[in-house]
Amino acid sequence: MIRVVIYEDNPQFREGLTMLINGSDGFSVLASYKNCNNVSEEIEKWSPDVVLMDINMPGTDGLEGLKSIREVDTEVKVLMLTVFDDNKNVFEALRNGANGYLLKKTPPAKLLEYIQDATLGGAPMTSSIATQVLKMFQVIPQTKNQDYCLSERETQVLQLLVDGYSYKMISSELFIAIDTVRSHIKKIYEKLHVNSKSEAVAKAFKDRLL
Amino acid sequence: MIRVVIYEDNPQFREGLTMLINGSDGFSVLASYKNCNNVSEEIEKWSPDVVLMDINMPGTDGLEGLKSIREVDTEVKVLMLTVFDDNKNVFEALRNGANGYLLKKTPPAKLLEYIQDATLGGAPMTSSIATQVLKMFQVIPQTKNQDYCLSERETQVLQLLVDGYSYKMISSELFIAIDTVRSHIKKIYEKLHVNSKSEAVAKAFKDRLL
DNA sequence: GCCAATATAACATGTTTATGTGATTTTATC
DNA sequence: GATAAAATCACATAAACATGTTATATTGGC
Repeated sequence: MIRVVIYEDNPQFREGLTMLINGSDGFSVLASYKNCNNVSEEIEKWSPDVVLMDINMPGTDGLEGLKSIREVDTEVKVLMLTVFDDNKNVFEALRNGANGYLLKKTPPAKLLEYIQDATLGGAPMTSSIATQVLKMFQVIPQTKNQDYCLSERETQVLQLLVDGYSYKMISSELFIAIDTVRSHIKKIYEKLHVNSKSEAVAKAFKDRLL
Repeated sequence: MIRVVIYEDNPQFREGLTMLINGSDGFSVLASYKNCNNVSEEIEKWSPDVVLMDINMPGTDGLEGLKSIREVDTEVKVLMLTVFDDNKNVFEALRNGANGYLLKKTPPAKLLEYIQDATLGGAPMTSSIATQVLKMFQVIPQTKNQDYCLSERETQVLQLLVDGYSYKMISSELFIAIDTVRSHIKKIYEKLHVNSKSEAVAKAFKDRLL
């Protein structure tokens, strides 16, 4: 028996969900609430297998609710429900440990399938959400391996610069003269096309050189 | 009619896929190859709707193949096939514009459904893959909004430091005296607990202050 | 053996930064 | 209307940095 708790402010939709789930073999609704104001206590009280969580609710919204749940229970599967796939919310929800993300227009049969999927360790999401998620990945770090051909020693020195070392500190760290440090750094600047320590540091971060 | 090209080194599996797809209404296999060595030309020749791409292949592997495809065709839907869900490969594939990621053990009926889903703009992935993807999100940037309470002006100055401006350049950029720039920067250092320009820049990147 | 790249080092000079101390004006808050 | 925080500016000094030039030893590749 999969035990479900529902958070949804719209009474019609809440009732509809409850009837659907209670009317299906192997599913049961423990409780349903119209907001997340006391979500922590409620989750601890019921210990459900799955939570259906609407994103847009008055008072404490679904995202806040999710965070509160994760503070008291990292095991319960939380499926976010939303009317449309708002990029920002999707990202925030997934980052905060949502187990799935569904559009409200998901057909009843699919919804039950998704709930079951979640209890089995899956990450159900409607196809439009999955597409969003993929797009986020493509924006992420382009590993632009612009190779500036830094030598091993130069990379080492740059690393120390990034870590906030002064020339003097680098020289004693690497057991070389401070003038040698200068030489290396001059070369590094040439290769990176910069002419100050902080620019080099910035470039190291931007281009993920280390 | 959904037109498919297959890349798969195992002859049995390749034949099996071909027969499955050709034997289904609305699907047809244009060609199948055992490696990605000439993937660019082949994709340009056939212009398929969907590519099924095995990850592990001798010679040019599926990830390289994917990259090559994306250089000549950004529209074709590419579904990656793999025996098991290797975290690193999943990430790399999605980052390089894969449209979905399926385990080879996906049942035939599901596979056809997924192919169709891809052509409709969906991002089909088996549930175990989706779980992986979600886990990646949870590792990502904790938006650790460690608030150092920088004032508006201080943030502005820090931004310019990060952009490689010298004190002199900042003063003329903001129409203030260089001594004022000093004052701001001194305050910034106090708030960030650093005592050099490059440390401030590094911290700005690390803590995503800008 | 020669060449190019790298790692090492010294010396000189001017610029930029870091730090301290102090002061005035504006703005927001109680 | 007192208070606190922020923004502005000045002067001074020492430390750190940027740049140029030059030189030697080592290493790997042709």
